[in-house]
Parts: sequence; C-alpha cells; structure tokens
Amino acid sequence: MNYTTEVIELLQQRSVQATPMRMLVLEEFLKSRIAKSLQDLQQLLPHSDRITIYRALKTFEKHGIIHTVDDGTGIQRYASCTDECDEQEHRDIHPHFHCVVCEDTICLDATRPPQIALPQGFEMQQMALRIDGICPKCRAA
Amino acid sequence: MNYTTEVIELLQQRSVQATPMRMLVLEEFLKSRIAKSLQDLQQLLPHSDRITIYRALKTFEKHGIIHTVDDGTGIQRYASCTDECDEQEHRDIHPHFHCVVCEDTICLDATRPPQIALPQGFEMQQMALRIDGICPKCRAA
DNA sequence: TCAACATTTGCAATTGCATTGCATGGTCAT
DNA sequence: ATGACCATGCAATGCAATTGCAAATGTTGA
Repeated sequence: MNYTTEVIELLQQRSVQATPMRMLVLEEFLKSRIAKSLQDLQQLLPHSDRITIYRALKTFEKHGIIHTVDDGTGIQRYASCTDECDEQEHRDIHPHFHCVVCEDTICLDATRPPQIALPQGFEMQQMALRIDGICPKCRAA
Repeated sequence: MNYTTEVIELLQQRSVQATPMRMLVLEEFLKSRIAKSLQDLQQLLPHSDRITIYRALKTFEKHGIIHTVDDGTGIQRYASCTDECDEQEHRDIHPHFHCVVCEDTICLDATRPPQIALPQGFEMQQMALRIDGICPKCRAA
C-alpha cells in the first residue's frame, strides 16, 4: 500500500512544503489510527534525526494535519486530524482509547462525543476524553 | 476557617502520619477544589522544601487522599479525592474543567460522568474527561 | 542560469519537570 | 533510654521537550 499521493495532496492542501522527511512521517500517521510518540516514530523511521521528526510534528500540528493525544502517560503522542481541523481551530472531540496492556492509544472517531451538562456559567470550547481499558487485541490474547 | 480537625481525621483514616508539612499541604487541598501543581504549592507554602511537598503528594496519592488531574498542559496537578477513593482503587471519573484564561482546573464532582458506547471488544476501566473553556470568573471579567 | 533569499535539516546544547540517593533529624514502641 | 522506622532537606540524576546555530536544500525573480 502506498500513500504517496494522499500525503502530497494533504500537505499541499495545508500549504506545507512536501519534504522527504515530512512525507515519511505523515505516511506513518495515515497508515494507522494509533497515536504515535516521537520515540515511536524514531523506531519506525530509523536513521532519521529526532529533532527533524519533532519539528515535522510541530509543523503538522500548527497546520491542522495532526493533533496531540493525551494518553495519560505524560508522553506526548500524535494522531492525524479529522477533516474538520484546520489551522485556525482544532476540533478534536472524539474519544481516545488507551489500552493499559499494550499501551496503544487509538482514536475512536466513530464514537459520538458525549453531551455534558456544565454547571451555570461555564463555557465549553474543547473536550478531551480518554478511556483507559483493554483493547480487543489484548482481550483476545 | 480552620481545617486542622478535618486534616488530622482524614490522615488518620488513611493511616498516614500527620506531620506539620503534610498537614499544611493537605489543608490547601481542602481549601479549594482547584487542582494544584507542585509549583502552585510551593508558592502557597513559601520556605517549604519542594521535594518534601512532592513526597507528601505522592504519599497522599498512594493512600487515596488526592489524585492527579490532567489539565492538558503537561504539568501534573493534584486535587482531593472523593469519598469513593481508597488505597486499592482510584475512582476519578468526574470531569475536570480547565479554564483557558486563568488556567485554573476545577473538579466537577457534581457533573455526572457520561455513558460512552464503546465499539465491540473494548473494555473500559477508567475514564478521564477534561473540558476546556472559560470559567464563570473569567467570563464575568 | 544565476544570484539572493527563505526554509529545512542535523547536531549540540539547554530547559523544565519529575524523580531518586543519601545523610540527618525526629518519632514511636519497647 | 535505645533501636527501628519514617520524614525531611539538599544535591544530583533522568528523561522528554525545546531552542540555537550553521550547513544544506529548495524557491524565486531577474
């Protein structure tokens, strides 16, 4: 499976220069919905400079291509955005599932974000919902 | 207002030795529902050793007196637990509200945790729900 | 095509917070 | 009073995120 076309298209769409390194990084995000840390990406892309990967991530984030995902471990992870994201505003309301066994973090786009009744006077702008538990893969094992 | 009695009672209940430092730290948590970082506590308790405060926090956490709160900034914050928490298991399902203006993070105990329909095969154990927005105080200002 | 300019890259170094090691001092039970 | 244990304070470490800078690469306009 080759994502080159999608990668280039996505980068152009967001006015981000398509460099080899960026294409490699972005391809990893299109490959799976599992959130990736800088360390993960280093492993997936050996011989690549950590800092360059780091800056690619920050660039993507700034242009609404990926968003950070908090999986509760304190390590920053990233996943590709839905189409509603742009440079102006990140809409990242879908829940994330964090498996306590394999430590994978998965975006649950399909799952509808819950309606929360806030106390008087609070104004909601964003929501971050993380669910910890056991993923299907680890349950089966 | 003086919390000395509550503090001592709470510590005894959880079999944690009541030292002056621990009492000072715990009192701060009883005073308000706003989550506090190590740095916050240092400011609230000048002339106190950072590491000692840090260890008090870890001790409280281990004994189910406080829990960590993720406010999305990457900095660890803590808040007092509800009565359902104990040494065995933290039940920390209530939402937290993080004000993007004043950066305060508030526990919304009263707000009922939402029901989430997970995709097939996922098993939920915990849930962390953070809402970002503007708090009543900052709205009024 | 070529020069001028902007962006990206790679390495080194630094920051910032969390955490641990160790020696001292205080507490408690016998 | 004494020995074991826990808490404290200071120094030092660990680890991930971030920045500085110079070299390489890409882009643009004459």
